[in-house]
Amino acid sequence: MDLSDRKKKILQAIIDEYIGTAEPVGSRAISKKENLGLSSATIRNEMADLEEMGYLIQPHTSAGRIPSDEGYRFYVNSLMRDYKIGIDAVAQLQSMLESRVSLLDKLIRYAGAIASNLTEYTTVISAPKDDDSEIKKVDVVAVESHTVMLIVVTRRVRNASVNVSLSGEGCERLGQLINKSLAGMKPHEVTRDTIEKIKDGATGFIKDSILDKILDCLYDTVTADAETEIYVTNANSILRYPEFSDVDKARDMLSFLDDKEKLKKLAAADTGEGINATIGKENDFEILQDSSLVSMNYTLPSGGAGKLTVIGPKRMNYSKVFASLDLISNEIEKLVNYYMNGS
Amino acid sequence: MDLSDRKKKILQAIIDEYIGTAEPVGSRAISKKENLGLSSATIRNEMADLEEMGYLIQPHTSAGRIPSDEGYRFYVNSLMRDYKIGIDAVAQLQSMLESRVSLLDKLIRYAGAIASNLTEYTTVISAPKDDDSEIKKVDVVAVESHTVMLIVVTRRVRNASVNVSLSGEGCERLGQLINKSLAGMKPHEVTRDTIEKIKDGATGFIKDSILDKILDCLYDTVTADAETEIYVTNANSILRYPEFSDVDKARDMLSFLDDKEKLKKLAAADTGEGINATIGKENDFEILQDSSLVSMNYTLPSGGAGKLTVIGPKRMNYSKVFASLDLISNEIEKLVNYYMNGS
DNA sequence: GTTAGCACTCATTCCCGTCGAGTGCTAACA
DNA sequence: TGTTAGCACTCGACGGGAATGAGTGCTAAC
Repeated sequence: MDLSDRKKKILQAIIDEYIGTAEPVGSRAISKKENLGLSSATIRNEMADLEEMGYLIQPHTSAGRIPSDEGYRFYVNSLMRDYKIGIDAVAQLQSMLESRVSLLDKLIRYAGAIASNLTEYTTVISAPKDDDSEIKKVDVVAVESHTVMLIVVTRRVRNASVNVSLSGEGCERLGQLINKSLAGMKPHEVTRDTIEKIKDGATGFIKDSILDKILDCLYDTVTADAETEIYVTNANSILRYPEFSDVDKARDMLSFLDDKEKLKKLAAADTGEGINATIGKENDFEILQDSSLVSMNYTLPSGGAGKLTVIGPKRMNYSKVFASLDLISNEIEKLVNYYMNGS
Repeated sequence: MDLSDRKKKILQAIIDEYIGTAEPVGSRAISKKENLGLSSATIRNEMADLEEMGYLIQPHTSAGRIPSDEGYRFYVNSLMRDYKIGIDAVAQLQSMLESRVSLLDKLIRYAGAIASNLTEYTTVISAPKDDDSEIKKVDVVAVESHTVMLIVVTRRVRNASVNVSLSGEGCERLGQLINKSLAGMKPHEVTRDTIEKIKDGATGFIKDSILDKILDCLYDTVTADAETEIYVTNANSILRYPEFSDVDKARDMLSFLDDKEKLKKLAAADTGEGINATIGKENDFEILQDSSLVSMNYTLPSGGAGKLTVIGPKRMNYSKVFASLDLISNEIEKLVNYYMNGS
């Protein structure tokens, strides 16, 4: 890392330029940016050095230079300028957040949309599992004739339905029984035994066959591994970048962004504290080798944890993305504290 | 419509061929399909006639012909062969449906996915509004400290949350009051007055400011115009077709498929009874001028209505799509009847 | 250490000839 | 009268240079 100040400035200028244009950057272009009063020949020498050191790549002999993964890495670590988010955007963000007096779960989903709005890149956000939040209530409601709906309230609301007939009164009584057993438990603590006990209590006033169906469904609903939810916003934005002007590449990426399983793995990856970038080959997924991610882990006061990830081309506007995530995390933290503590 | 049998056969052969290849079809290709023992010269004469009549288009002098919108229309109305859906696909569909013992609402969403699976095109399905289904139950549950969740059960489950503190007991009592007033009403019948009456009953045991917040939220949730839900499946499939090898076109189409407002208009358009195609310029939306839709309206026994639409290139496999929708509609009708009547 | 100058490289663009698929027309045939 | 063989013609696709120009590396002079 023994880069002279001049080399740093040149590298920075090259990457800044390349982020804007996606075209290889030539020595003349840099020399004309004048702030450093050097001729193109001098810049060329420095560029040759930077290439030798691994920070730049020359696509072919007579082309300019583009940053290597290492170049971007150095840029993100040491060179990136501070990005000032417009006061308008901040105000907009705040008003968006205020208008959404809502459940944490919805807030999270919304945060992904906001991040995408601010950065103009695709975002992926994972909502925490909720098997750590206790069961507040279970409802049994007869809806259409022949259908009974089960509603399990934890931090979220899950619902399922069973196709049996049960009177309103039957629902009521069964609901009370279920609540007596389950309320206060955490979903993963519920076992077959717990359910069996409910059955014992209910046998008598509900036909066994019906009871079985309902309780089976209840068990499934409660224990269905409270999946990490994944929300993707603005996936189509990738089509704006020349990196994806090839339809096949675009399709591959969009398929990836549709694949919840892969995205869960992505969200589960360790990206350390705070806001961090993973650049090109640093990514585990083959398909992300030419892209970069900027990820931010978050934890809710209630204990859940998740991750917000911005996905873009390697030449993404890192400083803007970092600043945006920082802003969002601050604003939301304020909001969450306000809701939790009332101040 | 005074097309000779021979012209019909030729037109049919051309469209069948073009649907498979997306390349202009030449006279020789058709003549070699031998079933009609004609030379390419004769075919050429017929093709020239068909072009003059408006059923075919010649992209340029020395190219073959492609079908015009009118050509497709004639094909769909009179020429299309019956498509036999593989027995495997039928079995698969049935097992998929069986394994999803579930709420109608989910079933609808699922139907869209199945249609997309069978046809390999993008599908858009609209779920009926539910403001015609009565309120079965309203729940008031304290979840996190400082958050009260409202759950309104109609045919669907809607939920919202308010950031106030209310004891479990308070929730319970308020819930009972609300249910006494709202249960059995239809969402659109609920007025400010209805809510005011609840308030009168509850004043006393809940602080006014808290009560106001909760009831405001309740009113919003109940009357929020029970939106027509729209589900899009397999939007990325368009990227498979040469019609969308241009990234800009693909992006425009994907944006369209992301735009719920436009899709609602699409779902609201009148497409008549049963299964119908709208081809190219027959579509109202600019962006669909080079695509075709096949739409099927459905009504639920409970009264709600919606539409399942398959979107693909104009040269889509109409017969397969028609057959698929027909199959789905039959299977689901069976299923719905079974659930409603128990047989 | 910096820079001007110059030869060199190589992707891009454009031109142009060739190829071939496919047509329309005409004349001959059944 | 309908069908077909034959032929000239059209025009997009493909491929090989030539010209262009952006950008480089190297050298020599400052």
